[in-house]
Amino acid sequence: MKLICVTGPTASGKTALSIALAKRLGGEIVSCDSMQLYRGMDIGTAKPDESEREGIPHHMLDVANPSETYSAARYSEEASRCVDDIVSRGKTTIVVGGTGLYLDALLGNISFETEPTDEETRMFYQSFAEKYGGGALHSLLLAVDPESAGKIHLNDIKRTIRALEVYKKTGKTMSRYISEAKRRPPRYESVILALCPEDRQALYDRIDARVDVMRSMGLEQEARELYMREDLSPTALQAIGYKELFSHFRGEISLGQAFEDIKLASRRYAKRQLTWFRCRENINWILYGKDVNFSLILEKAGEYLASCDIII
RNA sequence: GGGAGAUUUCCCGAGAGGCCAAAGGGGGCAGACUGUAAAUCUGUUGUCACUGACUUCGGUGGUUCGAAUCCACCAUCUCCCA
Repeated sequence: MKLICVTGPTASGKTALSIALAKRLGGEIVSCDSMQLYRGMDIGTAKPDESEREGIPHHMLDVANPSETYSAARYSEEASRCVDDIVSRGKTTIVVGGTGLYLDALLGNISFETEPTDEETRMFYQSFAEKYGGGALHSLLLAVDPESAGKIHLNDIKRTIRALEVYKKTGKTMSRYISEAKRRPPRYESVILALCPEDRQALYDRIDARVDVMRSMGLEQEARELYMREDLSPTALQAIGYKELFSHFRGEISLGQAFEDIKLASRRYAKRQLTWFRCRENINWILYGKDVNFSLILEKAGEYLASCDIII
């Protein structure tokens, strides 16, 4: 049974479509969202609440405390366990979310056999970069893994460090891990549906409107509760909708400015998501105009699925 | 009514006679992405017949071989004394 994946930029309507599909297919949903998996981060991540879920079982939501660092590798492991469980029960799996890397990780296009991160090694290279510059760090990589070095920009210190770290810990180059992973077949067969308004401005308008809704739903209060904890992991701390409000709580910007920043960050995020998904060839795009109704989207989704022998 | 200052490319903002299509930042657009990915990084951003040409720096006119930069007047805005 193929996995049905529903993706697309933020605020494009993934949740609604996924639930409609799940209802029709008697399926279960596996979230593929790097922030919705945190407990206590509900409004700002647009996590569907109980009534929105309409009784459909959802997995990979609320699986980590905001104090925990999360990663694509961990997601790959935990989410695949959910999928296997659903499959073993003979149900259809619908993967929903906009975190492209996590989706690749789940579908098996990426290998995480590489060593986990090692803080000590990272600190070493980080301070090396600070002392001698990103260029010097990069040439370190060039010496051991020229292929990766060729693909990683000199200023991209994070990626340079990771590539160096992998080599130092395993003796094997990052580029070799990648090419090996590419040779393997994907872990799951899948059909990928991507939603997006065909007009960019319409997408941005949707995002702005949704942020306004989040505000009226009490995002500020939710963010304040997280702010009080003071133990947020670096991953949770990155979440759009929270970090801007934290900045306001610290007295750096006004409340109004914080919400403007949230809108802007969300729009920029949506654009990056589009860049990630646009170059993929196995994605079925469901583009819709400003006047769409949901049944039209559902109908289009049904057509794509039917071409893969999935009848909704 | 009198005095001081401002007006720059989508926005903020540098510029102070040629090296200015004009620094820098923001935003936009595009791209990359293998253990922080809602993160991180990169390119591009006046027009065109694009290694060159053309039109820009509130408006008009002037000085000069040459002006975003100097002068005059006009317009708008800010501030100060009334």
